Amino acid sequence: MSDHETHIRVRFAPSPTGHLHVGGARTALYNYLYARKTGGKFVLRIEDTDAKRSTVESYKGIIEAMEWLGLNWDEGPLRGGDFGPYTQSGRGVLYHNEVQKLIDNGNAYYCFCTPERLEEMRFEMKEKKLPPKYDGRCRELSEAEVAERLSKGVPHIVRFKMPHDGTVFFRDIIRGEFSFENGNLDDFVLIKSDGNPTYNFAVVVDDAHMKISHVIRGDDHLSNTPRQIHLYHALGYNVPKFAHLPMILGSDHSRLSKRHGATSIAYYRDRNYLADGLLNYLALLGWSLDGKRELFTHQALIEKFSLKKVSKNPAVFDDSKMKWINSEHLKKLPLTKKIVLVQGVLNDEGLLPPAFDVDISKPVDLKIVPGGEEMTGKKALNYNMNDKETERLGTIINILGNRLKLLNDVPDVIGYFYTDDYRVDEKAVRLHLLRSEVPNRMNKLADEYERLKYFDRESVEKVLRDLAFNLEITAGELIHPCRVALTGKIVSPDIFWVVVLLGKTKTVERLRKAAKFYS
RNA sequence: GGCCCCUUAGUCUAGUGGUCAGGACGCAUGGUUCUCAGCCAUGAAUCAGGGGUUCAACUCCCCUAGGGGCUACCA
Repeated sequence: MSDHETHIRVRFAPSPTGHLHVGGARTALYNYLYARKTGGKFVLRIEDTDAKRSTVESYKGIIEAMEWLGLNWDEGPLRGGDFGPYTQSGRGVLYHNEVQKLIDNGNAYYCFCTPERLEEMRFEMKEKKLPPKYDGRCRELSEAEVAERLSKGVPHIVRFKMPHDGTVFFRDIIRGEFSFENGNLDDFVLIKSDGNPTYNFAVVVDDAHMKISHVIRGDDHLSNTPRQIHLYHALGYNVPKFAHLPMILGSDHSRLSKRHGATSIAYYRDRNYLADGLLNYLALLGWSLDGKRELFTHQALIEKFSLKKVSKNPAVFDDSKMKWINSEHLKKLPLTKKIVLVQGVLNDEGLLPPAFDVDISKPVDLKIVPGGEEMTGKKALNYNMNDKETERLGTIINILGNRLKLLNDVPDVIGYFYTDDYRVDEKAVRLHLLRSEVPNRMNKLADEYERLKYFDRESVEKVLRDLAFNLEITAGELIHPCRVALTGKIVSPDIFWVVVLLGKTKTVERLRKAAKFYS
C-alpha cells in the first residue's frame, strides 16, 4: 500500500431534508466499505445549507438510521474530529473567507440581479430555444459600482466567473474519462442572498478542507462535477478522485420518491428487518463480486468490496429479493441471538409474558429437534421469561426452522403458543373442522392425550397414529383438523412438536373447544 | 431546448471478439412430507433496434429509440 493510499478519506454528505432512503444508504454504505477496506476514514457531514428545507427531525432520523445500519463514521456529528464542525450551518465563516479569495483573485463576482429578472431572462431564452444560462449582466460591473450597491445594502449573491472557452477533463473511477465544454456551463451561484453557500460551493470547500480523497456519490452529481473542478482549481486545492454510483430507481424506473412506498431505512427497521440483511441487499444494488456469490456478512462485505466492480447501470429496488436476503441472514443467526430478537417482537406485540403456563412434563431434548441447535451460554432472561419459557421458545424457533423469513411474521406464525387470542383462519376451519365426523374425532384425540403420562413427541405421535388406525382413517385426517384446532391455521410446523410445545392442558382444551364449537 | 450518463430474462447481475450467453430472486413443474417452508431435480424467460469494423460481435465504432440526470439563490 502506497503512502497515498494510507490517507484515504471519504464522506457521506446527506442533507437533512427527509429520511435516509435506500439510495442514500447505499451511497453511505459504499463509502463506508471503501474506507474500512482501505483503512481510511469515513466522515459524516450534514449539508444543511438549505435553511428552508432542513429540519432537526431529518437530522436525527438520518443519524439514527446510520447507527442502526451499523455504518459507523469516524468523524462527524456525535463523534467530532479534527476537521469540524461537521454540519455546514456551523461553517459559515469558512465559506465567506473562501468566497472572498475568489472575489479577490477575480474568479467570482457580486450579482445584483433580482430573482424576478432571472426568471424573466430564463423565460425569454427558453422562448428563443437558447440554453437558459445566466447572461452575465453583473459580470463586468465596475469596482465602484459594486462598492456603491454594496454600501447601499442592495441584496446580492456571488457568482463564479466561468471561463467562456476551454474544456474541463476528469476521470471517474467507475466510468472513465470525461470532458465538458466550459461554454456549456454558466456563472453558477456560490453564495445565496441569505448568505448561505450553495451546494456546489459548500461541497468543494468542505471536501477540500476535510481532505476528502475520494468523492463517492450518486451519478446525479456527474453533471455538477465540472463546475466543482473549476472551483477546486480557482481555490487552489487538489482535485479529489471521483466515483459516481448508478442511481437506484423505483419499480417504474423513475427516480425513487415517496410514491414508491417503502424507501426509507426506518421503514425496514420498524418492520424488524435485519440491518445486516439490508446492508447485504443494498450492496448488491450496483455491485457484485463475481455474479455468483450474493450472501455476505457485514465483515465479508468489507473484505470483498471494490469500487472497480461497481456497475454503471441504474438498479431497480426489488422487494422480494430483499426479503430473501433478509431470510437468509435470519437463518444464519445463532439460536441465542434469534431468541432475543423473537422475544423482542413478541414483547412488542404484547405477547409476553405468555398468557398461560405450559408445563412440559419432560424437558425437550434439543438434540432430537429437526435441525435443532442447542442453546449455548446462559439463557436469555428477557421480558419476564423464565428459563423454562426461554427454552421452550428456543425449541419453538428450532421447529419453525426456515419457515421464519421475517421477524415481523413472528406474532402470526407462533402467536398461538403465547395467547388464546390468536387469529383463526376461516378457510382452514371450513376445510378441516366443519365436517360432521370431525368433532367426535377431536374429542377422542383429546381423551387419548389427557390419558397420556409422558407428553413427549414420540408418545404424542404414537397416540395419534394409533387412533387413526383404530378409526380406520389416515393420520392426515386427524392431523389436519388437529392443526386447525390448535393453531387456527392451515399451516404450521410439525404438528407433533406443536402439540408437545403447547402442552397437555392447552392441547386438550383446544381440541375440546373445537369439537364443541364446530359440532 | 442544450449538455451528460445508462441499456444482457420481470428484477439484480457475470461476461470484455470465437461461451450451449453463467448465477441469483421471482415464476412454473415434479420428488420428499401431516400442511407449509425447506431441500433436491427440472423448466419457461435475456444481449433495445439499425448500420458498420472483422473470418467472427453481447463484447469495438456510429446512428436511432428508450430510461435517467444536470441545466435553481435544492442538495
